[in-house]
Amino acid sequence: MIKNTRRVQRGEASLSRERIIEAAIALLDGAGESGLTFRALAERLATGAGAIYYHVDNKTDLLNAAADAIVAAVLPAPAAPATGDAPVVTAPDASVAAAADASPQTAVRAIALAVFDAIDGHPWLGSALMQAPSALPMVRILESLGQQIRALGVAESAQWQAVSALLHYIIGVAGQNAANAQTARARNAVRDDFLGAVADGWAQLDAVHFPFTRGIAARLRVHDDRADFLAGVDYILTGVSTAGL
Amino acid sequence: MIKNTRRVQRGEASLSRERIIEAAIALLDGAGESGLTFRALAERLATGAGAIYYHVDNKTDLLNAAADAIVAAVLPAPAAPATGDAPVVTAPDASVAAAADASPQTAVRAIALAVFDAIDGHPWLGSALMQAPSALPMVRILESLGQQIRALGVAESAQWQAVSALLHYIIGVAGQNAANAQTARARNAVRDDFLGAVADGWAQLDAVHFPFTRGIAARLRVHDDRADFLAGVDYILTGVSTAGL
DNA sequence: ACCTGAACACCGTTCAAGT
DNA sequence: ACCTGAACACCGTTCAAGT
Repeated sequence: MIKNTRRVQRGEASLSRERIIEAAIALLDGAGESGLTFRALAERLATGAGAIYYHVDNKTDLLNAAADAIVAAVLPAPAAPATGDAPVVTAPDASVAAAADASPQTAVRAIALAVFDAIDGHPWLGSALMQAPSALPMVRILESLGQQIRALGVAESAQWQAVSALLHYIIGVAGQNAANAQTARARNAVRDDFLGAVADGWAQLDAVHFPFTRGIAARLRVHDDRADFLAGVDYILTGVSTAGL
Repeated sequence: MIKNTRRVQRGEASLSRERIIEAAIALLDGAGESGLTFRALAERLATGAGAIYYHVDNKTDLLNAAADAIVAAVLPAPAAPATGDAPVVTAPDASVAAAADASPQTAVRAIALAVFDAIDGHPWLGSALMQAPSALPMVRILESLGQQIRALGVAESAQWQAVSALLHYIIGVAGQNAANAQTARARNAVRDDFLGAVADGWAQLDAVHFPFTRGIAARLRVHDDRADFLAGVDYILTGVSTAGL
């Protein structure tokens, strides 16, 4: 009687950090932030919960690794992969890399949009980046932006503030869009319907205390997240150029 | 034999939404985001966990109410308190209200700093605002900023994008500083020591792939969060003025 | 109407025991 | 070296039962 040891089967590799990260991303994409559980992960990987800890420090480590896999795939690698567990996800398209010979402003916009779109596709990434402002994925974005800010000719003494403002803005928008997506998901609503409901709430606010919010409610209903996001990037780029060169 | 019913004692009012929010803030300030627990809350209020649910929908509701109490106290009320549960916290100082007769730019900076300082004092507020981008506390900030953007003379068609960029930036920085504070707390380190460790890590990065980040590490060690934050606000204000008037 | 507190259905993490 | 899976110490939330 032939007994297959479970671990070595056709194609299915044994448990590894890489396979765990892959499964974590699948869980996060499929069921949102709350879908990532060591028990769900163990079931999907056909192993015990404890085994995962042999390859991963803890949940924070796992979430950071998942985030880094996405960010590394989406940003132009500075030259070559910097860490061992980078290419779990295949790069969707090389649009950012293609912008290498464009103006620094164009390149900054491309980086910003790459991050924005990545989070649009993986809302959990927004909270992950927000929670770990110093981890490797953030450093990747910082580095990409920084190289362009240098190319822009910003004085060295102003580079930190310029990059810092861009980075905080990009991650800030990302985090809030992620939160919106998460809230919409929790209510089993589509994002647009959810924002429509928010707009309804704003329109009904007290006219004496909230005149501006009431007036702007209609715009919330028809706004374009991506365009608004880019407008903010351009505000900052304009401000940086005016102040810093 | 005299038996005191526990509920009505000298000064100690019976359980109410207001007392619950007050206790929640104390817990959050004292022990961070993870310190807010229905069991800890019940103990502090000398009641059962279930009783709290009689006055509060769930944990999200409670967190939003706590956040709103702080934000409402810190921002200039548009005219008069808009909700019932506003003044749980007494306003620390009326610096923002005093800026009413200054220029719109100055007023925007004052609002931004008020939010920044509130989150500096209550790091959990950053994540709370980030998690609930449509709740009342955010609307308060939106309204305050919006009124100043109007006063600035921004064309109506551009007002949404201008306010949206400012709001996202302010809350984004807030959220990330909150995350830094939380991480530092989790490691039992002071914020500055934590950032110092991050800077050390940056300085040791691979020079080929991370030239910018390596170069900027020294600045991270000596930077001033508040000044950097304000620089970002000014970038956006400059951009808005250049593009929108 | 308001409160009690046990119970339910989960978590992340650890660890003795196996192979 | 790597994996198992029960156990531990928690969570938020519910709900029958009390006053």
